[in-house]
Amino acid sequence: MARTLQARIAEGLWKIGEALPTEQELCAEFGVSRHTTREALRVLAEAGLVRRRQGSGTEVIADTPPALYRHQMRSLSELLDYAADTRLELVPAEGDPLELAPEGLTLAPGPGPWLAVEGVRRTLAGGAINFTRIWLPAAYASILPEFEGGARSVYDLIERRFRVRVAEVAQEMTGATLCPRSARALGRDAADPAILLLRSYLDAEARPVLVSASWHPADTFSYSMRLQRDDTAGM
Amino acid sequence: MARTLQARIAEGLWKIGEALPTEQELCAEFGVSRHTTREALRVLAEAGLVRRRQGSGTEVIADTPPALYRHQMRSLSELLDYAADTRLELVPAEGDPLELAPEGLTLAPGPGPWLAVEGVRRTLAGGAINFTRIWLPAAYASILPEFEGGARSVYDLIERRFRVRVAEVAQEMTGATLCPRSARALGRDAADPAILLLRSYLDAEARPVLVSASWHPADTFSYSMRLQRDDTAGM
DNA sequence: TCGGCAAAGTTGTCCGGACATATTCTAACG
DNA sequence: CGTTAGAATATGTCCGGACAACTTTGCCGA
Repeated sequence: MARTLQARIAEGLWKIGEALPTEQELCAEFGVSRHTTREALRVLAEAGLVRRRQGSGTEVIADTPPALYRHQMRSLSELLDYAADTRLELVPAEGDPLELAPEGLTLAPGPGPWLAVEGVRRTLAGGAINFTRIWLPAAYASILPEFEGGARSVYDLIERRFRVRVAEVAQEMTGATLCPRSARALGRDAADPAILLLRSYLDAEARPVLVSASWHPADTFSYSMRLQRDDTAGM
Repeated sequence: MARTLQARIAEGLWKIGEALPTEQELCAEFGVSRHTTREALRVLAEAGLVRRRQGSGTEVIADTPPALYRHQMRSLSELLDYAADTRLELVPAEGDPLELAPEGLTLAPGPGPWLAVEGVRRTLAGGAINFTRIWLPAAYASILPEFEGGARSVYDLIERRFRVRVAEVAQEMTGATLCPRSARALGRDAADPAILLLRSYLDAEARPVLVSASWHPADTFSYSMRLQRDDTAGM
C-alpha cells in the first residue's frame, strides 16, 4: 500500500503541497483497516514524502524520496579525524576580527560584535596539526577562560553554558596556501600549500553560533568518511 | 515507555548482545497493551538501539543512540561538487593495474583480475578539474565502451548492467603532490601540491565494486558539505 | 548419532473499536 | 462586521484480539 501511494505521488496524482485523502477515505478505497492505512502513511512520512499534522491532514512535501546516501557520526569530533588526544590552546587574535577572515568566509553581522581567538592544534606529543582561528559572538567570550583545550571543544562549551543548540554544521574545504600568520605559528613558509577548512556552526534559526577556519599543511592533511546507502525502509 | 527502556539500556540493565524481555513480558510489566509495547520497541529499533527479528526476539545492539550528526545527499554526484556539466573521458591505463595504485590504496585481491582506466575530468568549457584513475574488476570491462562520460557515472553503469548494488562508499582525502602521470595529463608540474581523493565503492558484503583515485590540483580544489543534527525522533 | 519433523515461542500483520487532541469551519452573538 | 464558542473533521494514542511467518527447541525415528 505504501508502494502504491508512493507511485501515485511520483506520477503526480497528488502534487507537492496538496493534501492526501484522509485516512478514512484511503481505508475505504483500499478496503483495509485504519491500522493498515496508518502504517502505510507512517512509512511515507518516514521516507520524507509527506508531512502529517493532527487535525489538519496529510500533505505531500516531496515526490521522490530524498537522501539516498548518508554519512553519520556520533560527534563532531569525528568530522576531522582529530583523535581525542589533541590539544588546542587559544589566545586572542590581534587585529579586527572581521579583517582576519579569509576569503570565502563571510561573518554575518550578528546581534553583536565578533571576537576572534586563534591557536595551534597539536598532538599530545607536541606535533602541530593545524592553525585554527575561531570567531564567536562577543557575548560568549566568558567561556574562553574555561577552555582548557582538552576533551571539550569550544562549541560544546558554548552549548552547555548558554543554552544554545547547534542544529547544523556547514563545512567547506579548499586548496590554499598558508597565510603569513599561520605559517609563522606552524613554523613553515607562507607559500606552502595547505588545505583551508571553514566551518560554520548554526543554530536552528541558522544564526551562527561559532565560525572557524583551520589551515592544514597539505602534506599532513588527511580526511576520511564512509557513506552508507539508505534503502528507504519498507518500500 | 521508550524513554524508560532506553534509560535501562543506557544504565546497562540489559547489555549489548543480550535479549530484551518479550513483548508479552513487557506488556505485563508496564500494564499496557501489546500495541503500545510494539510502538515503544519500534522507536528503539529506529534509533538503532535494538534489532528485532521475527521468531527470535529483540536484541540490544547499542547502549547509546548512534549518529548524532548526519550528512545526507541525493546522489553520489553530490559527493564532490561535480556539477552535472563535467565530462570524463577514459582510456586504458598503461602498466600493471596493481602497480598504478597510489600509496594508501589497497586493491583487495578479488575474484578476478583488476582493470585500470584513467582520464581527465573537465568542465564542458574544457577546463581540467582532476586526473582520475579507476580500477574495476575485469569482469565489468564490457561497460567501458558504453561509457560516454556524460550524465552517467561508471559505478552507476555497472549497477545497471550487472545487478550489483553499491551499499557503502568509503572516501579518503589526503594531501599529496601530483604524480608524473597526472601532472602530464593536467599540464602541470609533478611537484605541484594536490589533494588525492581515494574512493572505494563496496557492495553489501563489502566486496569492492569499483575503486577510484583522483588527483586535484590544490589551488582549484573545493569541497563542501552540510551536517544536520539528528534528534533521534520520539525520545 | 544424526536428520527430520512437530510443537512451542516470538515477532509481523491485520482487524475493529474507543477516546484524546489538534485544527478548521461555521454560526451565533456582540 | 469582527469575535468567539462550539461543532465537525482529522490525526494521535490506546485497547484487545486473531492469525501468519519465522526461529528455536526438543522429541522421535532411522
